[in-house]
Amino acid sequence: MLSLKKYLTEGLLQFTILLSLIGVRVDVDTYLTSQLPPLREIILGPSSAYTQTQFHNLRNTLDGYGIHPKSIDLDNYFTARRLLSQVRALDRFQVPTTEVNAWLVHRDPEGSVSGSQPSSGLALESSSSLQDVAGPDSGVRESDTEQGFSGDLEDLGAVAPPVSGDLTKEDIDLIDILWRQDIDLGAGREVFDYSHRQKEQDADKEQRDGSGEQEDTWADAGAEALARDLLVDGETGESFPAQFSEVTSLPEAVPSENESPALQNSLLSPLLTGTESPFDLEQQWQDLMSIMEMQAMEANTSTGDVLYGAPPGDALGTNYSLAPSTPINQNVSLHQASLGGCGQDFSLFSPEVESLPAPGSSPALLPLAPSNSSGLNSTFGPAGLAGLFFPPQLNGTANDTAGPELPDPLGGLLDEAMLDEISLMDLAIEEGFHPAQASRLEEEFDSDSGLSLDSSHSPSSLSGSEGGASSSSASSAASSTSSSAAASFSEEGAVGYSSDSEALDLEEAEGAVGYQPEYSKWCRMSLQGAAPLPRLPFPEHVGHNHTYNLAPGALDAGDAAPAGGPRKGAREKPAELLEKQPSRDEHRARAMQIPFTNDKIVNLPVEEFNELLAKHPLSEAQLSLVRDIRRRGKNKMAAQNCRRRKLDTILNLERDVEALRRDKARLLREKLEALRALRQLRQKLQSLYQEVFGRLRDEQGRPYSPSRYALQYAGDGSVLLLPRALAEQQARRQERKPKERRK
DNA sequence: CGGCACTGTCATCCG
DNA sequence: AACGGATGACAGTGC
Repeated sequence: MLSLKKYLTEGLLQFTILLSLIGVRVDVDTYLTSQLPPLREIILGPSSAYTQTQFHNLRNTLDGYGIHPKSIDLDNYFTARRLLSQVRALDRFQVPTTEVNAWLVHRDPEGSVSGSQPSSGLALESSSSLQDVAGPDSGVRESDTEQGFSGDLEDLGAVAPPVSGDLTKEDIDLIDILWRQDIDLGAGREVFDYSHRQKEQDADKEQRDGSGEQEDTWADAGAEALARDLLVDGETGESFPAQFSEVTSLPEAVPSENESPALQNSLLSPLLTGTESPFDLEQQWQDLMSIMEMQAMEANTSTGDVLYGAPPGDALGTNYSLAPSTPINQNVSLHQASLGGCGQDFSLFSPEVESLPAPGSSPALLPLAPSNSSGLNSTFGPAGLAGLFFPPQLNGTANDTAGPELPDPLGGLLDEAMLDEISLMDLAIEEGFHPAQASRLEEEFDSDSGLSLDSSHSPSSLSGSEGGASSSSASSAASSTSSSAAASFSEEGAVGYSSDSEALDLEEAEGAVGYQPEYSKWCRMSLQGAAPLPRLPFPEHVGHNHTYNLAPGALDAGDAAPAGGPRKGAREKPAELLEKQPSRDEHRARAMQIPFTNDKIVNLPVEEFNELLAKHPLSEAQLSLVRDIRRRGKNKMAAQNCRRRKLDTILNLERDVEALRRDKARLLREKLEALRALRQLRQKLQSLYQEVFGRLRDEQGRPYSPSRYALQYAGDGSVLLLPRALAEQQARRQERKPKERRK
C-alpha cells in the first residue's frame, strides 16, 4: 500500500507536470469538454473528489501552481527539488541534442537570437546571455519569443524553480558532452555556464550601458567572422558562409550586397519565397517537444526499447534512439543540421542522398551556397535546395540569367516554411517515430484508447452497489467496464487497481445489498493478494492494526452476506486479528450490554434496524450508543468509500493523461506522416516542373530561361508559361488572400 | 522522536 | 425531519 501511494503521488507529479506541459502545447479544452471531466475539474475547479487525504499537511509552498488550493498537496510528497529534477529529466529526454538546434534556428524568423533551448530552465537563462549577442534591442523580441514557451511553463508552475536554480551536475555534464561532441545547440557554451552567465548578468545590471567586457566570445567571434563573410559557430568554432548566419539568427550582420543573384535566380526559388509560415513555429516546437516527451516517457518504461528501438539496419534510427544509458548520440547528420537546414534535410531525409556519406555532403553543399539570400528572407539556403532538387546544369542556367528576386512559379505550393517544418518533422520522425515503431505505438494506443477512463464509472459503480438488486444491471455494466479497464491497465504495467470491479462482481454474486462492512477491507485484501505489478510492487501486508473494522466472524449469519470463497480466504487472517481486538464501539456495546452485534447495528436497513430496536427494550443510553455506533459505522464505510474513490479518481486521471499523451503522439505522428507525404509530392511536383520546363522551347527552338519565365498553375488545372514578373505578381496576390483570411 | 501512511471519527453539507 | 452518503478536517496508531 505504501508503494501504491508512492506510485500514485509519482503519478500525480507526472500529471501535474503533464498538465503544465500539455496545457502549454495542447488544446486540452477539447479533451476536457468532451472526454475528461476529471481533467476539466482539476483545471477549471476541482471537486473534492480529487483532493488528497493529507489535508492537515502544509499547504503548497511552491508558488505558481495552477491548481486549486484545495487540490493535491504536491509538496507534501515532493519537494521542489524533486519536482525540478523531474522536469529536468523530462527535458533531457525530450530533447536529445540537435533537433533543438534546428528549432532554435527557425523559431524566430526575424532573426533575433531567441536562444531557445530544450530545457526550459536553460532557455530562460540562455536567453539572457544571448541577449548581448543580438544587440540591446533584442530584449523585447527575446522575451516575446521565450515566454511563449518557457514562460507558460513557468506560469503553470512546472518549472519555476529551475530558472534561478543552479544547474545540476547532470546539466553541466550534459552541456559538456554536447559541447565536446560538437553538437550545435544554437548557442555558445558560455550560455550554459551558469557562473559565466551569472557574471554576465551581474555585470549587465551594473553596467547596462554595455561595455566591451560583456560581449561574450561568441559575439566576438561572430563579429570577426562577419568581416570576412564568415560566421563562426560559437560552440564549435567552425566558420561557415554568411548565408548560414541567418540560420544562426544574426541577419542584420549579414551584408546584403553579398547576395548572389545567380543563386537567387535558381529555379528553386519558388520553394523559398514563402516568408510566412503556414504553421505556427511555436506550435511546431511544442509538437516536437511533445514527441520527445513521449520518447522520454516510453524510454523510461520497459516497452520503450521495443517501441523506439531502431529496427536493424536503420542507421538513423539507431543513432537517434534514446536509450537512457546513452542519452546523447553523436551523429554527423545532426551536426549538419546545425549548419544548415537544407543540409540537414538533405542528409537526413532525401532518399537519394541518404545513401551519401554524411560528412562529405556538407562541404559539397557549401560552395553551392556562398552567400546569403536575404531578399528571400529564407532560412534555407536556396542553393542547398537547388542542389537537392535540380541537376547541376539547371543550376548553371539559372545562375546565369536570373534576377535578384524570383516569383513563385509553383504558386506558393512549395512553401519554404513548409519544407522547414517537414524537415524538422522528419527529424522528429526519425527520432522517435519510425513507421514500424509508429504503427506499434499506434496499436498500443488504439488498444489503450478503448479504456474509457471516464471517472464517472467509479461513482456509478459505487451507486450500483448501494442500489442492490434493482441496479444490478447498471452495476454489472459498471463492473465490466471497470474490470476491463483495470485489467488492461494492469497489462500496461501501471497501477492495477482492480478492487472496484472485483468487489462489485463479488457483490453481485452474493446478491449483497449495500456496501458491505468488509468491503473496503476486502478490497485491500484483494489488492494485497493481487500479483505485484512490474512497476508497483505491493507490500506484503499492511502493517497497520486498526481495530475499527469489525470482525467478520462477529456477523450474524442471517444479516451478513454469505461469504464467498475468495472473500473468505482473503479475510481469514485479518479476521483473526480483528477478533482479538474489538473496536472501541464494540467495547462500548459490550459495556452497555447491547443485545446485538455492531454489524447488525450498522448494516441493517433502517426498517429492520428499527424493528430490532423495538424488539429489545433499551435504555436511553443504550439507544444513544446504538445510534452512535450505527452512525459511526456508516460514516466509516463512507470514509473508506470516499478514499477509495479518490484513489480511483487519481488513477483514472493518470490513465487519462497517459491516453492523452498517446493520443497526442498519435496525432502528431499522423501529422508528420502527412507532411512527409506532402514533401514527397512536392519533390515530385518539382521534378515534373523541371521536366516540363526543360522541354519547353520558344519559336526559335531555344529553351526558356528559368530566370525569365515560370510555369504558372491555373485554377482549372492548366499550366501556363508566364514571364517571371507576371507570375510573381500573381503569386503575391495569392499570398495576400490567405493572410487576410488568417487575420 | 518526527514523519508518514492509514484509519476512524466528527462536523457539515446535501439529496 | 430523519436518514444516510460524501467529504474536509482532525486525531490516533503503527511503522
